Amino acid sequence: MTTREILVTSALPYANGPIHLGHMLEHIQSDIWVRAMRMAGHSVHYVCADDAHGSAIMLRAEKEGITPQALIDGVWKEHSSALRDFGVAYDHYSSTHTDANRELTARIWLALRAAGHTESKPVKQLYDPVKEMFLPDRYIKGECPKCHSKDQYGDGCEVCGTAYTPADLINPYSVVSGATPVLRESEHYFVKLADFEAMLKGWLAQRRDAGALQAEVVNKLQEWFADGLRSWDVSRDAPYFGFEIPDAPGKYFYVWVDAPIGYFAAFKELCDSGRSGLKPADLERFIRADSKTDMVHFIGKDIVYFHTLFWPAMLHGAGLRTPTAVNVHGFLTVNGAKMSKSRGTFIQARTYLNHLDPDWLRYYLASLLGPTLADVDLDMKAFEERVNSHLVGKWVNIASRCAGFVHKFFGGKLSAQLPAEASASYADAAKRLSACAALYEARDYAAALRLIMDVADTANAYVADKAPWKMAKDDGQREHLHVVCTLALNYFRLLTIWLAPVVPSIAARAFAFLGEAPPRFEAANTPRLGATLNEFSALTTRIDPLKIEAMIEASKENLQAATPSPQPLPREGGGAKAAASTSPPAGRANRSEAMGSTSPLVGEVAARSVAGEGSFISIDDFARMDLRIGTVLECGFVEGSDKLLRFVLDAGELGRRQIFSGIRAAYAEPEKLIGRKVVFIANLAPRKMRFGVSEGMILSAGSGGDDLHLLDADAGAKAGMPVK
RNA sequence: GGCUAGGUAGCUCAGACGGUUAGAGCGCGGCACUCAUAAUGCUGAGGUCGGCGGUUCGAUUCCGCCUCUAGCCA
Repeated sequence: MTTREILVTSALPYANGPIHLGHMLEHIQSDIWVRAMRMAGHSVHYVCADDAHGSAIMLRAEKEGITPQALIDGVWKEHSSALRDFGVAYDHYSSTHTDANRELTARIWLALRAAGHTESKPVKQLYDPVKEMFLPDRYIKGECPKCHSKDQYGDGCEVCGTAYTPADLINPYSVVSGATPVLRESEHYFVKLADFEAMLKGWLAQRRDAGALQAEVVNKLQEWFADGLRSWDVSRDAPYFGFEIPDAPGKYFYVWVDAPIGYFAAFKELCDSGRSGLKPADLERFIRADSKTDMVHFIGKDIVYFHTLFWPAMLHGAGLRTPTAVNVHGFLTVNGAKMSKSRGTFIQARTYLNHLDPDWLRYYLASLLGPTLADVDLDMKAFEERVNSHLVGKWVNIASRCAGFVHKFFGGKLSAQLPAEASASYADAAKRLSACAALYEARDYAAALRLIMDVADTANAYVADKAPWKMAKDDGQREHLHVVCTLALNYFRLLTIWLAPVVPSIAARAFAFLGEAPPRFEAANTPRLGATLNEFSALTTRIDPLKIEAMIEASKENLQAATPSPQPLPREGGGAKAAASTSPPAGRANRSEAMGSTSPLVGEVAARSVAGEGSFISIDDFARMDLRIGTVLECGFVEGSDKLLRFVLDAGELGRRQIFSGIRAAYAEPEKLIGRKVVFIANLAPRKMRFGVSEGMILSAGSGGDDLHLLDADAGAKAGMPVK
C-alpha cells in the first residue's frame, strides 16, 4: 500500500448557533473516514473551524450588546467542546476570523487580481437608510407579490413558494430597523468565473472519473454551465464583519470567500504549531499547485456549488492546488421528518451528549451512510433497536460470554496457539473483513458494518455450536474449552479492530480489556494468542428508551427557553445555503429556528432547572459555566430603577465588566461594596437593558428581596480567576 | 416555475445491464439453549418493488405522464 498524505476537512459550522445532530452527521462521517484511513496506515491531517463572518454575526452581536469577537469566541467554545465530546478528533479546530486566514485570503485575492480574474462594477441593492447598511435579501421582508402573504422574506415566499427578488416585494421593510429600504448603487468586486469554465469542466469530469466526485453531483452542476458562468460578487459594503479587501477601503470579502480559505488557514495554524509532526513549511507543500498530497472535503449537499465551482476556480486562478475529492452527503431527518423544535427532534449535540453515548449515534448513522448523497433518517425506535441488537447483542456479547471462562479456568490467559481448523476459521473471517478497508475508504460504512455484523453472527453461531458452558462441566474438555474461548475472543478482537473507526470509545475500552493498544487494521490478520486479558466489565450498555424520551423532552424545553429570546437573525445571502453549511435538516422551516440562542444558560440548563427535570447535571454542564472572581471597581444606584445596582468589575484578563444586579434592597449603601470581591458568571449572554448592557451576573445567596448576600472569596483570590 | 435526487417487507436499507420462487438486518410468531448486559442459535410469517400508460414474448428493472418526499436556482 502506498502511504498517502491527506488533509481532510468538514464544512465550517456557522458561528451563530449551536451544533445540532444535522451537523454531527457530517463530522461523524468525516471523523470515521479519518480514523479508518489512519488505521490503514495513511498520514492524515484533520481540520475544521467556525465560520465566523457575515452580517448575521455582526447584527446579532450588536443586538446582544457585545463585540462580534466576544460572540464568536463564546460560540467557538461550545462548538469545539461539543465536537470533541462526540469523539470527533480534529487536529485543529480554528475560526475564520484569524490572522492566518486574513493573510491567506489576501494572498489568494491578490493573486487572482494580478492574473486578471477580478473586476469591479456598480451594483444596485436595497439599502436601509436608518441603519445605514445594505440589506441582504433575507433581511428584507414584505408582502408576496403573488399570493399577498404578509411578512415574507426577500428571496421567496414561504406560503406559495414563489421565488423573487426583494425589489418585487410589496411594502418592503428592513428586518433590522423596520425602515422602508431604498435602492442605492455601490461598487462591487467580482471574480470572473467565466475565465474558469473550461478548467472547471475538465476538473469535474476528471474528478468524477476518478471516483472523487459523485456522479449525481456532477450531473447537478451541468445546469450551471448551461447559461454560462456569471461573475461572482465577492464584496460587501461596510458595515460588515469580515476581512477588508486590500486596496478597497470600506469593502469587505463576502463570507463565502474566506470560509473555504479557512481550511487552509486552520491547517496553517496546525503547521505553525509544530504539532502532528508538521512544520511551517508544510503548508506550501500541501497547497501548491503541484502538491503530491491529497485534500479531501466533506460537505452537505446544500453547499456543493461553493466547493465544486467557486472554490476550485479561486484556487486554480491563484495558482494553487484544487481539491482531490469533495464528498457530499445528504441531510439528516429525525423520525422521518425535518427536525422540529415543537416535536423535540431539533436536537442539539450537547443535549444528546447529556443523555446518550456518542458512539451509539456514530454507529447508527454509520450504518445508514453510503457513498451517495441520500438523506439519512434518525428513527429513534430503529436507533434503539439497532444499537441494542448489534452493539450489545452481537458484538460485545461475544466477549461477555467468553471472558468468564477464561478468567475462571485459565487465569485470564488466552491459549498460546490454535489448532489448524480454528486458525483457518479465523483467517477466513479476517479475510472477509479485510474488504472493509476499501469500503471505509469509499465511505460505504453501511456496507462495511453489514459485513462486520455478518461475521459477528458467525462468531455467535460458533459459540452456540461449541457450547463452552457444557465443556466447562467436563474436566476432560479443558483444552478444547480454551481453544473455543480463544477463537471466540479473537473474533471479538477482529470485529473490534474493524469497528474502531465508528465507535472509538467503546473500542478503546475493548482494547483495554484485550490488553493491547488500539492497533492498525493490519493487526487483524494475526490472532492474538497467549496474551493475558484484563477483567471484563460492560463495554457499553443497552439504550434505555427513557433516556431517548428525556432527550426529546429536553429538546422541547430548549424551544420554550429560546422563544422569548431576541428575534433570531438569518444569515446573509439566502440563509439556508449558508447557515446550512453543515446541513440542517431543512430549508425554510429551520433556517431561522436554527439560529437560536448560543448561550448555554438561556438554553438547556436554565430550561431544565425551570422545568425541574432531573436533579443532576453532568460535569460538562458545570464546565460550561465560566464563573470568575471580580473586584468591584464601581457600584451605585441606577436612576429609574428601584431594584438594580450597577456594578463595574475588574475581571482580570477579561477586562472590565458592567453588570446590573437586582440586589438594591439588600445593599442600600452600594459605595461600600467597592473594593470587595464577588463571584460572577462571565459567559452569561449579555443582556441589553434600558440602562445599558449587562455583561454577566453576580452570584448571591438568599431568597430574594432584602434576603440576599454576596459571596466572598479568601484573600488569595484575584480578579479574573476562574471559580471551579 | 425550472432542475436534481429519491419513493422496494412493520422499521432502516441492499439489489435487479428486463427473464424461473425480489434480498439483508432489526422488529414480530414458534422451537432450542442458558455461558452472556432477557443476550444467542434454529425456524416461520410478512412485499401486486409509489400510481397510470407504453415498448417487449416477458418490466419491479427501459420510456412517458402523474403523484409524494427532499434539495438547489449564484
